[in-house]
Amino acid sequence: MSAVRVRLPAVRLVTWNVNSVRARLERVVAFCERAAPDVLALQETKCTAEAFPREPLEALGYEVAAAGHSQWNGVALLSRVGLADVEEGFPGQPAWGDPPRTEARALGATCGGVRVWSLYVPNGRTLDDPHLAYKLDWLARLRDAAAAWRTADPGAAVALVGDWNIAPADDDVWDPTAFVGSTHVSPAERAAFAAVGDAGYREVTREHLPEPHTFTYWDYQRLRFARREGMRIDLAYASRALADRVTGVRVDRDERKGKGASDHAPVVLDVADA
DNA sequence: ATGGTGGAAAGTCCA
Repeated sequence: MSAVRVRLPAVRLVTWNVNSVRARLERVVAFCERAAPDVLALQETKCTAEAFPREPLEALGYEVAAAGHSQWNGVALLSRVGLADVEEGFPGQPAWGDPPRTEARALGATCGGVRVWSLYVPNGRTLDDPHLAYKLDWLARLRDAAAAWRTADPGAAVALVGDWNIAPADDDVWDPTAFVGSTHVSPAERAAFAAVGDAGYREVTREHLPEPHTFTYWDYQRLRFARREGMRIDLAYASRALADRVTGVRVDRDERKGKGASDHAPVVLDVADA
């Protein structure tokens, strides 16, 4: 007699700021065929849930959950290992705008035993813009929610993936002197990012890709990609139980090449079964 | 050179 034990499947989890899923649909389909993600967390889909192009992705075997507005933001989760308990927004997520509303920047679902959150952290714009205060508050509230998830189930596999709009270290930008006085690198933003880790998560892209100048984003302007002038801002926090199962991470730089690319590359995480 | 590119209620805003 052996005890019944539920095995968790291996999962290939990808996060990608796609910068409009409709403008990029052919690339998304091709990427899914090429990279074979089990779970694909998208950010900046730039469309409503109704306008989200479900059919071509469902035809590839994915279940689809999407949240969005007509024009900006927007997050989605595609999964072929189950998509349960979909949650729009995290508990305590701050609102923005006039009138204030909770933006489509966070979408959670349980996929293959992993609680996955597709996150699009507010940009911040400039250091003196109210949007930066919103960004810091958003991250502080996310930290609180993430801490509560760990407390509720310390052994849970939780992934907080997406576009964090923060370069945590100076080596995460091509030239720190070019960013003096800018957002994405300020001590306040970096502290807010680190605080999420302190709530019980490990940033697994850096664990597996420690090389300086491992970038995930390159501005469209000024030939930034060709000049290899990018930023590492697409990151993945994993709870300990999940982080211990990550066997590899890669940035799909090829996806940034050619006509019609997003300005972000997909980040691919391989998670072993358990 | 205050430029450049790209995507979205179509006129600007956002990144």
